[in-house]
Amino acid sequence: MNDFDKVMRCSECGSTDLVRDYEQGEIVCRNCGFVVSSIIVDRGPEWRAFDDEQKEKRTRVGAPLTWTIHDQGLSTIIDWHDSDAYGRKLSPMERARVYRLRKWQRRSKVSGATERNLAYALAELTKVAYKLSLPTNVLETASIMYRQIVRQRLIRGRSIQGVAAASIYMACRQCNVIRTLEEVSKAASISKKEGGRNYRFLMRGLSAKVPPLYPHSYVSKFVNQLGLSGATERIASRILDKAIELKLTSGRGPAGIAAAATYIASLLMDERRTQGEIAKGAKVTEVTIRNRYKELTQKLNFKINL
DNA sequence: AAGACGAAAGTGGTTGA
DNA sequence: TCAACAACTTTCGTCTT
Repeated sequence: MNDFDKVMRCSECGSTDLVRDYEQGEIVCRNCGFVVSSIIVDRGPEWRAFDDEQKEKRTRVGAPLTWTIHDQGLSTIIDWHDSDAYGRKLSPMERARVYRLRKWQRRSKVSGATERNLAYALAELTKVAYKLSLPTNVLETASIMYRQIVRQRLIRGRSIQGVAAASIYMACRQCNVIRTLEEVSKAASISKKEGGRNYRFLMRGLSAKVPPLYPHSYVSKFVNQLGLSGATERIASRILDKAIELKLTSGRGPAGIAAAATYIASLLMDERRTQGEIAKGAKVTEVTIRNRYKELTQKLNFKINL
């Protein structure tokens, strides 16, 4: 427990019983299911201390290290005020000196095409991640990937936006955060087609192993979107387990199956949502949900008593 | 009147020759 | 490179609540 946890309160019901859903990057009220905040900021240090001695050693001044800034956030920035730390005006000689320092800082920080490119690209990544309300671990992953891509000279000719979008999408999949290629592409203001092209290219180039998406992550996303209870989520998850067991998932879009499982769970738990509502959030059509729903109820011989 | 259901035709992406 | 193919969408009419 740190200060951050203590201060947070559900803006809907006032409860302090909040739970962090790191996977979706949201803070959710356990009492009423309201999504209090969709962006989790980790204010803690990146290290852990197990006793006082270690703490003494590891404590230092400065922000935690991050891969999302081109020099990993290590730099001290000389600001543009011509005054000292007490707000006093600088003498002309000092001003000239500070001016020179600033100039050299600018030059040393972002020097050369690759560095400048990297700085720009990482800013782009941050922007896209922010638009999609992604948790920081995804952004970090994407940043590391982007560095790899640069190192292996895979960008040549490709737009920064395109590569940035592809990195974000790959990072999402590795961290099991559900964002469609379309969503990511839109946030990076490129077409879905270009996003896909870049993604496929980078997959080959990095020979990256991206695990197939498990439908379970979709379920938690839908449950949050629709304000369903945790019990419903568990039921939907169980349905999915069965479906996977019976090989009903192969070849089908995971979103459709997850949506159908969510739909069934909502019926079973008396938290009925219309097919349309779920379809909208899942970005599939009602027809697809109906087809999956039919398969699932048949093969699992569910008895839905209403 | 809204939601659920299903048939039929159309679309974009993958696969295999 | 092209055609076949499965999954999914769109559209629309009908049934149910």
